[in-house]
Amino acid sequence: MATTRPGPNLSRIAASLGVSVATVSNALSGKGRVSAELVERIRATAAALGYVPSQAGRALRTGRSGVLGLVLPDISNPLFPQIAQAIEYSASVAGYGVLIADSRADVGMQTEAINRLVERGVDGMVIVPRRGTRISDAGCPVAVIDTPSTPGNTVSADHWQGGREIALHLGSLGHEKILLIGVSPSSNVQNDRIGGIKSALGAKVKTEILWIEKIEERDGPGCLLGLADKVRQGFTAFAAVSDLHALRALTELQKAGINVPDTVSVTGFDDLIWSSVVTPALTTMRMDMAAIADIAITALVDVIENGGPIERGGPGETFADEPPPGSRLVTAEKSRVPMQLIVRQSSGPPGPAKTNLSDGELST
Amino acid sequence: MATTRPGPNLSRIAASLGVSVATVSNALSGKGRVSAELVERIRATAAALGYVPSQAGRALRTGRSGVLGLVLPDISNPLFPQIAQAIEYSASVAGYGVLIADSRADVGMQTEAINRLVERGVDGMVIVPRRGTRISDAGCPVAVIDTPSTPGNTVSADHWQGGREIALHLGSLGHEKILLIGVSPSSNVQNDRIGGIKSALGAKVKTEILWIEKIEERDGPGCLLGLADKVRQGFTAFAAVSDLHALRALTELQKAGINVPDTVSVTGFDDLIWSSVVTPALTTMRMDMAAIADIAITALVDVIENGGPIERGGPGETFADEPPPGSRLVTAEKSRVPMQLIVRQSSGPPGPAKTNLSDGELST
DNA sequence: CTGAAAGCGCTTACAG
DNA sequence: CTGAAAGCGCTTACAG
Repeated sequence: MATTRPGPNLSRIAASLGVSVATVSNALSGKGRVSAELVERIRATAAALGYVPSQAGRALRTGRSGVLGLVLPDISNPLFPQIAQAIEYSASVAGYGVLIADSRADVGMQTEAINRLVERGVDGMVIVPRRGTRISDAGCPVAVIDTPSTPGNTVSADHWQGGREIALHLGSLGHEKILLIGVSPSSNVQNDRIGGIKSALGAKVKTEILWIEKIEERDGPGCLLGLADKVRQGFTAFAAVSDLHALRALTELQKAGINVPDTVSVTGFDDLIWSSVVTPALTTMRMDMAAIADIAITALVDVIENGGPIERGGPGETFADEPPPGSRLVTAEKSRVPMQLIVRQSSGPPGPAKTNLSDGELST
Repeated sequence: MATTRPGPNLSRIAASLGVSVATVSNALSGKGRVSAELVERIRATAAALGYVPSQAGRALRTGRSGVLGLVLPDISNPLFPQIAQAIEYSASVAGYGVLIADSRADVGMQTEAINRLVERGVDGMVIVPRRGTRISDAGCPVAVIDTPSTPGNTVSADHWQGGREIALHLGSLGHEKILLIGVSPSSNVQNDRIGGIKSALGAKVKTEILWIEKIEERDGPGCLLGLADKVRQGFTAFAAVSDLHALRALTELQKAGINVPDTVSVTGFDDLIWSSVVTPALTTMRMDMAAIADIAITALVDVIENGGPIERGGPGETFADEPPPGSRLVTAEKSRVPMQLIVRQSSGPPGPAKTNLSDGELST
C-alpha cells in the first residue's frame, strides 16, 4: 500500500471534470495547447479543490528537485542572516526552495555537508567559502560568493572598492594615521578590503595593519588589542575589516577612556545588526546582498534550466582525481557588486586645540 | 523523454548483479530478509557504483519528503545562526534536510512562507515565532520554539529560570538598584525573562523597567536611552533581555564616561557572538540550543514517523475557520531547557570610597 | 530467501 | 485542441 498524500492530485481534478490528466497538466503548466475556456475551468477546480502539485512526482519525472543548497562553512558567521534571507528570497522568486547545510566551521565537514545536499537531490548550490576553502566536487552546478579576486568566484561584493570608499571617507576627514584591523592575512575578502583601503589613501597617510590572529596567538583569545597604545602613537582612525572587530575596537577604546568619535574614529564593514545600535554608531560599508543573491541565483538557475554558460572547474581550480560528472562553477556577467558607504561617524582627527590627551587619561 | 539522473539507480545495481530491484532495495534498506552474503555483495556494488538513492523516487513512493521546514518570522534575528545550526544538525542526525523560509519580519508574509514550505512537501516544520504570532494552519506537524508560558509551545529555553539566575548573580554581587531593559512588553520571551529576574530579587532590591520601544516612539530609533541619568539616580546594574540591548547599554554608558564594570555592571541574554568580544565582555545567559533543537526535532520526527503523541491545536489555540487537515502542534516530554549563566563581569556596586562620580564626569 | 508487479503523481512525446 | 500511454526510481505487500 503506497502512502497517499492528503491533498487532491491531477487525477482527481481530471476525474471531476471528465478530462484527461494530460490536459489538466498542460492547462496548469500553461505549456500544452489547451483551449482558453478549458484552462479556465481547470484552474478554477484546481483552486476549489486546493490542489498543491506534488514536488516528488514532478521531481521524479523531470529529474529536478526545485531545491538549491546553501553552504556556509561558518554558519555562526554574523553575516548569515543577511545572506540566508537574500538567497531564500531570490530562490523563492525563481521558484526554488533553499536547503541549508552547515559544516560547523570545520573545513573537514564541508565535504560532508555538500554530500548531504547532493543526496537530497539539490539542483545546484550556493557556497560562501571561508579562507580559501577548496570547492571541489559538488556534482552539480555551483555558484560561489567570495571575492572578485578569487578564482572561481561567481559573484560577490566588490570588497576592494569597499575598501577604497572607506579610505576616501577617512582621508577626506583628514585622518593621516590609520590603523587597519584584520583577523587573518589568509582571507581573500580581508585582503581585498585592506588592499582597497591602502590603494586609495594618499602618500602622506600612514597605515599599519594589526592582525588579530597574531595577537591572540600570543596573548590568548579575547585579549586586548593594545589600541590605547596606538592612540598614543598618533593613530586617529581605526578601520576594521568587519563590524565585529570594529565593535571590539570601539569598546576597547571606550573602556580605555578614549572618546569615539571625538578623539578617534572607528569604521567597520558589513553593516551588521549592531552597527547602528551602538553609541556611537559605526561607519561601515554595506554589501548589496539582494543584488548578489539575485545574480548568483539567476546564474545558477540559468545553468540548471537552460544549461547556460558554465565553466568546468574555474580558472585555477584543480580537481585531484577525476573531475566530478556534473560539477561546474557557474559564471555571471556581472561578478562584482559595489558596496555602499554608510556614514555614521564623520569626525576628523582632533584639531591642535583638542589634542590634549595625557597618558593618564589613556591608561584607564 | 524523461530526464534521467546522472547516477546509477537500483535497476543498474540489480542488473549488474543479476538480482531483482526488490532484493537490492531490501538489502540496502535492511528491511527485507536477504541473505547476509547477498546483502554484502549488493552493498559493495552500490558503493562501487557510487549509488545515491533518489529522494524523489522514495518520496513519491512513501509520501514523505525527508525534509523539514524552519520558519523564523524574523530571520534578521541575531539568534538565527545559533538556531539554524542546531536545527540543521539535529535534523541531519535524524535523517532530514532543512528548508528555510523567511517572512522578512513581516507577520503578513508568515502564512506565505509556511505555504511555500508546504508546497515543497515538508514533512513537518519548526517555527520560532516572534511576539505572539498565531501559528495557524500549517497542514503538517509543527514544533514551536517560543517560551514555556506560551500555549502551544513545544520546547524552549526556560527564560524565567534564566531571569532568576541573572537576578541571583546580580543580587549576590550586592547590586540593589537594577534597571531592566526590554524592547516590548508584548513579547512573551521578554516578559518571562523580566518576570524571572524580578521574582528572584530580594525585597530590598529596587528595579525599574525601561522599554526601548516606548523611548523610541518618543525620541526616534537609535536614540539614547538616558542611562547616564539612571546612573546618577543610583542604578548600578543594567540587565537587558538580549545581548543586543546590553551592547547598546554598554556603549551608551561608556560613551558617557561611565566605567563598566567598575562603576556599573551590564548583563544580557543569549550569548550572542559579540558578547565575548567586547570590552568588557558581557555576563549573559546562554540557551542550550543543541538540546532544544534535539527535543524539537525528536518530537517532530516521532509524530511524522510513528504518529506519536500530538495535540490538534494546542491549548488556547483557536482555528478561525476549519481546522486544517493535517495540522498539529507537537508536544515533548521535556519542554523547558535550563539556561546557563556565563559570568564575564563580576563586580558589585562601587564601595563608598569609589562613589565619587561628579555630574561633570557623566555628561561626556 | 528472492522476484514479479503494482503504483506513488507527474510530464512529455506521440497519436488522434 | 485533447487523450492514451509510458516511465522517472522507489518501496511494499504478495507469491513463490
